[in-house]
Amino acid sequence: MRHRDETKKQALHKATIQVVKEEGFASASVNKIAKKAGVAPATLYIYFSNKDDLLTSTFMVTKTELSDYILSDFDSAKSLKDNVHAFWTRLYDYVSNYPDDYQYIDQFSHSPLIQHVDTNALEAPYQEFHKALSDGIEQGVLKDIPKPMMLSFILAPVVFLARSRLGASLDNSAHDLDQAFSLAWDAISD
Amino acid sequence: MRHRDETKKQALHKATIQVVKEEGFASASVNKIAKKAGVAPATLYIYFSNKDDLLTSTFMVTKTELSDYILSDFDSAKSLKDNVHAFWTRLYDYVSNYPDDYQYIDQFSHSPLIQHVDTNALEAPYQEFHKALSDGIEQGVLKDIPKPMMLSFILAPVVFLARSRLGASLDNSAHDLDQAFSLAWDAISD
Amino acid sequence: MRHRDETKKQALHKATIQVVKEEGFASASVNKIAKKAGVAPATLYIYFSNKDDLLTSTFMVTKTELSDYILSDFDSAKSLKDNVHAFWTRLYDYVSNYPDDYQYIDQFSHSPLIQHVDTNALEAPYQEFHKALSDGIEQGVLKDIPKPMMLSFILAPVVFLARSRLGASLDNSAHDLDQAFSLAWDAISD
Amino acid sequence: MRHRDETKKQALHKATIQVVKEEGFASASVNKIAKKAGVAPATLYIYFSNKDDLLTSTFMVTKTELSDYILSDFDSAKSLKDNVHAFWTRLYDYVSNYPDDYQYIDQFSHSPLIQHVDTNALEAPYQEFHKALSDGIEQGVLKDIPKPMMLSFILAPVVFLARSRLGASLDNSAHDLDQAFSLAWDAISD
DNA sequence: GATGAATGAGTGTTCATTCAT
DNA sequence: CATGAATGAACACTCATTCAT
Repeated sequence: MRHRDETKKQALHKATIQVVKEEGFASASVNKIAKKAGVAPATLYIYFSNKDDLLTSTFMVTKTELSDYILSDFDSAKSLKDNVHAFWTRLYDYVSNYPDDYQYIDQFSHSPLIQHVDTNALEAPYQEFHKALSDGIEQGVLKDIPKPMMLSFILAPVVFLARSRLGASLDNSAHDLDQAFSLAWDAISD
Repeated sequence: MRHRDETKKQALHKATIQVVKEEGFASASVNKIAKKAGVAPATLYIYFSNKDDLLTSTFMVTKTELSDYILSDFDSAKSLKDNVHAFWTRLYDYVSNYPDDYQYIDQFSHSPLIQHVDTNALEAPYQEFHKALSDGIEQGVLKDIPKPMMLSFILAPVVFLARSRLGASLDNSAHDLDQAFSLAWDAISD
Repeated sequence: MRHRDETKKQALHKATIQVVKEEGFASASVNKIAKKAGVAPATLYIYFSNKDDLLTSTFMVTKTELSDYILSDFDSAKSLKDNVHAFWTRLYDYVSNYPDDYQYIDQFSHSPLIQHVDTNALEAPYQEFHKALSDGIEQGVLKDIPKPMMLSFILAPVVFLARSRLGASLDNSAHDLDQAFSLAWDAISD
Repeated sequence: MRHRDETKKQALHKATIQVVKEEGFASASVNKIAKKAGVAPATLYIYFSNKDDLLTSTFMVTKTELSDYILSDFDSAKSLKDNVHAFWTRLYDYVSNYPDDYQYIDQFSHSPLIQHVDTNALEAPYQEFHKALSDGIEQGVLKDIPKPMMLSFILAPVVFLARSRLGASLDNSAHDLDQAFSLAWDAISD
């Protein structure tokens, strides 16, 4: 027998993201994805049980890559502000460097499929970071506001900027980014 | 194109939003939309040139309803903070009261179709509000930061909150909303 | 609009029987059926909700044609033996003259689909005939044996003969048929 | 073709019958059959040249098991009536005890594949029994009617009873069975 | 001998759109 | 103006079979 080719699974994940980028989530068909991955449509069903499984699996893998990327600079020895800054910067970098991957995560998150994934599992890697935020609140460094709201101030602006076409004009501008981070930090810090 | 029976066009717009809500953007077919609107599929093509036209038209109309709703309390005689507060509140109300309409705007905005709409035209109603912000910067009330970044701090949190399931826990909580607005205002004001 | 074409539904029924005859029940695909009926595969779904519906509907219609054909000579004024003889003869004629229709009924009856049809409804036309048999038992003309067993003696031989390739050698032989009927009648009559 | 591992071939035969029972003749795929037999789909092609070969081979083997079973009590020393009675009883037992096997024979016999099997070979085991019937005719014990017609009276009722759902009510009823045999015997005997 | 990976051809079904009325 | 019938193209998916190991 031929041995199962793990690269083929990866190729299908990448092809999925590519096709979704080019055709949109709604028009991404298994035929197009298979062709882009260089395999027969039927082969897809060896590695994934159906289209939803392919889309969901691609989401999980990509979302994990994202958290790995974002949290790689996290260091509990660093100050809270440094950690938040690193978090913020890495997120911006990811969205800038891997726009297709980020767009895929975004589109999947807004699709009905999101309701079938175990979101708790995907939140797990962020545990330490959440802990650091909680500590910050306890120590009076951060305002005592609901965590989701705090996160919305940290996350939303960078995503908004990176996503919008207007964001293009901010590319590579370290100053603007620092300014944005300052705004966010001022908003949440006491 | 002008047609006598404007009612039918509206029905199709509403049906589009309904079906997208129930089936998702990807699974919203013209047959289902027509049936939901109570007309024959062929009738749809009297009012719209094709499916894309229907979807885009629905987006434009809904987006205009949104701006009308949001800006209805704007009053150039009021203070800047009051206007921003009204803007913020009305947005939150819209997302809360018309979740289907907002979801449709959201989904359409993330689809490839968005590239074919004249975004300038949709921004027009916000002209006065933008002017007020510019004045605020000039008068030193607001920080001198790029407008999109400023808007991201105003808009993103409320959208984030309203959209996320976590947002559910904040429903009807005037205190939380005011707190969020304070955060946003603190972030952008000098 | 075009008016719904009832002949098209009939054409699909006939095409179904034809394809099942030529390719077998297992290999009868909607594509082949549609092509044989001279319509696009999609058209089939205007008249039938799915393949099972097409197959089942064809069965019901054909089975009704069969009972109409078989019972057309039934006359409650005639003697029981004459009625049974007419029943027997008509069945043999049907199987001989419409072998494809009969084969379709046969194949469908042996498929899993048969479990989803209301067999009671299909038995309704035979009510009078069953009544006559019951009367015959009461009057001592027929043996007092379970009705299904009695029917098996009436039906099975003619079906068996007509179906088997051996039956071919009996075609058109009025004498053999009469002989077979005599056997059956002797078996069930007192 | 001869192969070492006859066990595997048997397993595939049994699996074929099982899958046909569970899924129907039309939906019995080689993948399902292989899985049920506990072998890889490719292995199947070592023992059988293709799917038709597998189905046909399964038919031949099962049909031979049936004739072995039916004829096991045949004894040329016994009276004709006893032999016919044994034949009849064994058939009923087989259909009752091995409904899946019988159903498979039945379904295969009604499929187009039956046209490719050498039916003469399958009739061979019945030679002695046929001879006995012929002797019975010669000796005036049986009516002088075509053999297939005679067989139809012997076989058809038991099959009809055993197969129909009505037959269920006759289960385990020795009296009913004897009654049915008497009817058949009366029909064919002089 | 035995396997699971791989696939071209096919499955039943839905699609957006056009046509005749 | 409005319709339901009609369809070619596409859909997600399964098939029997072959291939490389």
